[in-house]
Amino acid sequence: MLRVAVDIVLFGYAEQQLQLLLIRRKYAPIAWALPGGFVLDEEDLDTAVARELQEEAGVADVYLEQLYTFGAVARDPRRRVISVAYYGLVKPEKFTLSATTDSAEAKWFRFDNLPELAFDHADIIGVAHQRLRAKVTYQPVGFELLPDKFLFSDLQRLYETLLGRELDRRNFRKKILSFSIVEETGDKQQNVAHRAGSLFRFNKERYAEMVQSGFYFEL
Amino acid sequence: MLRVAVDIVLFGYAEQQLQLLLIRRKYAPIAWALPGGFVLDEEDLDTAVARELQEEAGVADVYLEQLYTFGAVARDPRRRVISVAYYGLVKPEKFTLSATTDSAEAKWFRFDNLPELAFDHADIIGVAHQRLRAKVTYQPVGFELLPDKFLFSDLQRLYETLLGRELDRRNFRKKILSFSIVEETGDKQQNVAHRAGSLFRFNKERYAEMVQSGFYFEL
DNA sequence: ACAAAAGTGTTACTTATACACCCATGA
DNA sequence: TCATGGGTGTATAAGTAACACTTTTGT
Repeated sequence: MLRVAVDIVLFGYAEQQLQLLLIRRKYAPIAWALPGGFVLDEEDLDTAVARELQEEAGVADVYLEQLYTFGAVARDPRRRVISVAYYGLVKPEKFTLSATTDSAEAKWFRFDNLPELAFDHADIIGVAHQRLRAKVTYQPVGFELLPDKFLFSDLQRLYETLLGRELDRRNFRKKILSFSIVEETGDKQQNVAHRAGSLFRFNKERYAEMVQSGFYFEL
Repeated sequence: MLRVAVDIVLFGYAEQQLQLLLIRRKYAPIAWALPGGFVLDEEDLDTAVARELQEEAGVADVYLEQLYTFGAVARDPRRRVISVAYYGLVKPEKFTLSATTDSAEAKWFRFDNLPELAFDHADIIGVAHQRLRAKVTYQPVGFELLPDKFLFSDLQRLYETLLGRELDRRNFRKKILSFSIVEETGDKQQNVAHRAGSLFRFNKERYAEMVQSGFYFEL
């Protein structure tokens, strides 16, 4: 009998690297996998996603978007499962991961160093990564990934990581400032063996506008 | 019990208007609806889409992309159905519609004059239309919608229809020609009460490259 | 004094926009 | 000859891309 599941690709950014949340499955196949699980008969897809993320990793209150639905007959060799995949961006430091119902463990992995994955989860992650890279060029991304206060160079490194190429410091600063989505907090970096950088924050109102209206970022 | 369906939003372009394919349902609720139906237990999503399009409208060999998965509990009031929606673009004159298994009738409607629709199909169409409009700005669209030979003004009218605003004739021509995706056939329009326009065709190879690499069209 | 990252402007080039007149044809 | 849509170029504005030196701070 055909069943429907959700799977969640949750990206984080820490140690200047893109990170991905995975869980260790308790039941066969015992392997690392995306958090997710079956959709209940009387539950919306969004609800199922939130519930599974809570149950399997102890993560709540995350903004997720639907990614794609994976429905190949053989994607789960045991029985037919159609999976609706979601993806989202978070600041890993905001969450304390906890293993619970169906997972032995939940853990952040560096995106460039993922373990073997169950089912077709590697494919799902590939699609999510592609989507994230596309999103970066037409919507501001960062608010969800960076801490409240950050250096301009942090933001630039994030973009460089996501886009996979280097950006010119002056042009990057000009472009971002021209959108008025970040503003100086007035604070500076402390105890560094070089000139202290200014700490910035996102302007939430402006940021929300930009997310809505689109953006066209190409550096 | 939870079931999975596919629904197909098929756009056409005829009489200088955007068109949409709908079917008249044979069973309750008797109403106009998107072609689509349940996914069989041993059938990929793509296969289900192709089968339903053939069964309900007699349409085959169409390129479709997955749009979004609609999973609200109450979207079908009778039982839980999660629907994976697809959308595509075709030239209506290439198909002869036929009613078959589950549909009393299949018919093209002008997009700006759609009937009442079953279930949440109006929502699905809304999402598809939004997606189509977005696609137009970053990928060439037209090959799928226009006949083999067409006037430059046909192409412009198509874009104007899709984007919902007027475009400058000279700038439009310059831009499109700069991509080398269309070329002159050498033929001209016949029997018109004004200067005959040149007929163009798409350069398929170049077009395929453009679809791949992206495009950024903004007039 | 040196190492390390922060901060800052200008110029050249490319791309987008705005705009108006003549041409060919059939009725 | 008139009505209709086809065809064409240029000037200006805006945006993007390339590029290097000085500042601050801790060791």
